[in-house]
Amino acid sequence: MISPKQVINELLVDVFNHILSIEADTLKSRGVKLSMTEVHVLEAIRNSDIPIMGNIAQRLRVTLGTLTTSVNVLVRKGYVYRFRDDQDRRKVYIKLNQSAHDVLKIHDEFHNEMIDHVFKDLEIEKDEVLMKSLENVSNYFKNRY
Amino acid sequence: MISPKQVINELLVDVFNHILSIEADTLKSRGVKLSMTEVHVLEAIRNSDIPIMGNIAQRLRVTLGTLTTSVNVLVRKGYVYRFRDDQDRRKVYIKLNQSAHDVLKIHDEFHNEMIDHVFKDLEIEKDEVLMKSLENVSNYFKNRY
DNA sequence: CCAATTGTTTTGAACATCAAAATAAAATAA
DNA sequence: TTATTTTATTTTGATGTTCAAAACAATTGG
Repeated sequence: MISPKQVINELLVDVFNHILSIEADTLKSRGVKLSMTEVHVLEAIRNSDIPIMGNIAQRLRVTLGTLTTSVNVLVRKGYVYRFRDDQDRRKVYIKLNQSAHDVLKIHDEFHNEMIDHVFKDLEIEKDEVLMKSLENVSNYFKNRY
Repeated sequence: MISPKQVINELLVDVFNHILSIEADTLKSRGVKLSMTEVHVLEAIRNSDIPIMGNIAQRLRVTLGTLTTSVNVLVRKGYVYRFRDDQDRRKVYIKLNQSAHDVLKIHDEFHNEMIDHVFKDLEIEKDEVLMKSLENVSNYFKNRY
């Protein structure tokens, strides 16, 4: 007999293991030539309040060296560009070009579709419980840092 | 104003993005010398009903070539061993050694701890809603294949 | 101005991954 | 039974991802 805890764990693990490959398939089928890593770099740039290298690397949980190589490729491919802060010339800002925004739009649509499907059959009044659950998940991970 | 849908998406994305690095830290702090990829290969071997190369690769969603190189390393490190099926000599079975089971025990403990924390503050009678939600997530991904 | 701090890039190496070609055994068709 | 096709896996060659440590560069605090 399998416990509810085991069921939940397996579901979570399955989702964690599969979501990236499905996301990759979705982007490929829509003609996006970037890897998931590259798309996630673009996403992190967009979602950073102050999109300098250090902030973006921290958000992605990779070293700055790793991010530098990623950004080099994205600059070469024309998705982003760098510029230095005039006040503090150590800081390098990364900005998205239109092509990056186009890719992120497709990425966003994937996530919207995903969430819509997930919640299609759930009654609205129960969402509060789910939100609480997800908050617990999120807090658990935050507290481990 | 941010919508509940956006909140949920961000939480999910955060969890997906962070869980692997936390898992890696946990294993490292417990003295495990394997990468997360290698641990997940061990997990896929253990969880395959018939642990032959093709089944394991499918479960991991990687090509057979990728799996072959992973298994080569795991054999060299002494975590698994190969043997051919006597009936159908095309088939290669992968079996775990004790050291692999030891690593997976640590891995399992991480997941158990994670689930425990997540559900610590949730009342039992609401679990049904969460289970339904997770089932929806899982079904959504299954139906896309 | 000197030392310490902060921010980033470069370098060198290892790991992860794929597509396509090669190998090998089993199943099927002629 | 031999030839062909299908199934299962490995090898090969290339690219992508990542890190730690060293190097570089600008700012800040005594």
